[in-house]
Amino acid sequence: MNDISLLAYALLGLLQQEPRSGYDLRKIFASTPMGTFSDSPGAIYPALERLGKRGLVRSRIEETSGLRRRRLFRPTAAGIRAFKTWQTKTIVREDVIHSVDELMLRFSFMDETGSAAEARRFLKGLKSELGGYIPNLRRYLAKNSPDMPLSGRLAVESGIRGYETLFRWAKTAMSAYSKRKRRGTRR
Amino acid sequence: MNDISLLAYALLGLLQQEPRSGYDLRKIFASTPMGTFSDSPGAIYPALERLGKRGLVRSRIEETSGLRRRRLFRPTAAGIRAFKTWQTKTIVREDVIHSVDELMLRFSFMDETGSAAEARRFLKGLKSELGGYIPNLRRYLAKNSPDMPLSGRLAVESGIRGYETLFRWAKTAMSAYSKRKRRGTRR
DNA sequence: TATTACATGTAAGAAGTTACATGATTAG
DNA sequence: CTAATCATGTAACTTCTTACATGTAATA
Repeated sequence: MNDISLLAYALLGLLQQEPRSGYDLRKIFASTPMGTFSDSPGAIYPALERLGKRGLVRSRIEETSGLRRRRLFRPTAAGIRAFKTWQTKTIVREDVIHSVDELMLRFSFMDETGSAAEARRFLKGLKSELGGYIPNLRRYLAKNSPDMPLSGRLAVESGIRGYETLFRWAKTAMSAYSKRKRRGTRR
Repeated sequence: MNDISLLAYALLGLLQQEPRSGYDLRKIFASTPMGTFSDSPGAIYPALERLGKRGLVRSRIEETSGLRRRRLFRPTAAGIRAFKTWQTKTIVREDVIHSVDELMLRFSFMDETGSAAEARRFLKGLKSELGGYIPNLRRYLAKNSPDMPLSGRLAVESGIRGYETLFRWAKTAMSAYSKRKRRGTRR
């Protein structure tokens, strides 16, 4: 009942940056690294409609333009709350196994909708879960290697290396936040 | 009409290793790194049913067991053909942007259902597409960095590092196949 | 005797895909 | 005049999720 799709959270995050139309959002998905999301109108317009029905966004028709009417969306207070709740959830093992994309989406909006302390808490949690999970994968591979074909072993190795890279990234990200804190700068 | 879901391809690949029941397949998804797929009965049994209707797998009831009856599935000739066609498709830019998981699934069965030459061809294609795409991402980040918040920059950086890791993996995988070729060994 | 593991399935609903439909304005 | 870009939407279909339903055998 109260579950919101990943796409819907992405929309909610982007709308917190500035009010945008469905078309604006489609363009972002079509032309930036956020392009992991679908830019199809059949995904975006119904998703905005649903967010509206749940009271998480509201919209008004922009009238100034000479082109066809644009409908500009912005999050409501409830929408901002829902986003924040999602963004600051505790990271669990399940997240690193099945939802790394979701974790990165949460993090990518951290500066705009959260505090530096929340970013650091997020990175700490991520490091902790990865630190617990990676050895499991290594153990699995060591144990089952003899029975696996080369391609299977390599595929698992690829997954592990991806997690290791993420772990190292979390460390550098953490130190970037520490540096910023010491210098007291923004951006 | 003739599109087959990723889950269905995973099932088809596993059934080529040996005949298995729906429950066997669920256990694999529940307890191995293939666990990125859902182990829910509501996903697997209907998927097997669909594969059956399309003539890609056939099943028979195993009678020897004392437990509740098991239905064992195995791919048909058409199923093996469909899998192979999918597995050896040319890798395009779109694949590295939206379907890295699918690429790894294709590769993971390469030794069992394809030849070493196909594995090498796959890795060559992957390297080539990544080699073309990664600089795009780097350029995007360099250009847009000034306007992005720290968390946004770091999120993009994480994605790039993931692709770079995959690129390095493809090189080591390639050399693993070269080594095996020289030695003439298997496994 | 109660729980766990084995084992297969269905039903309702959510959300995405592809394809289609519509319409205005500007650039060539 | 034609194509491209801006802009919003709908409909049919597919597939997955969650939850329920059923039943057997072994184990604690």
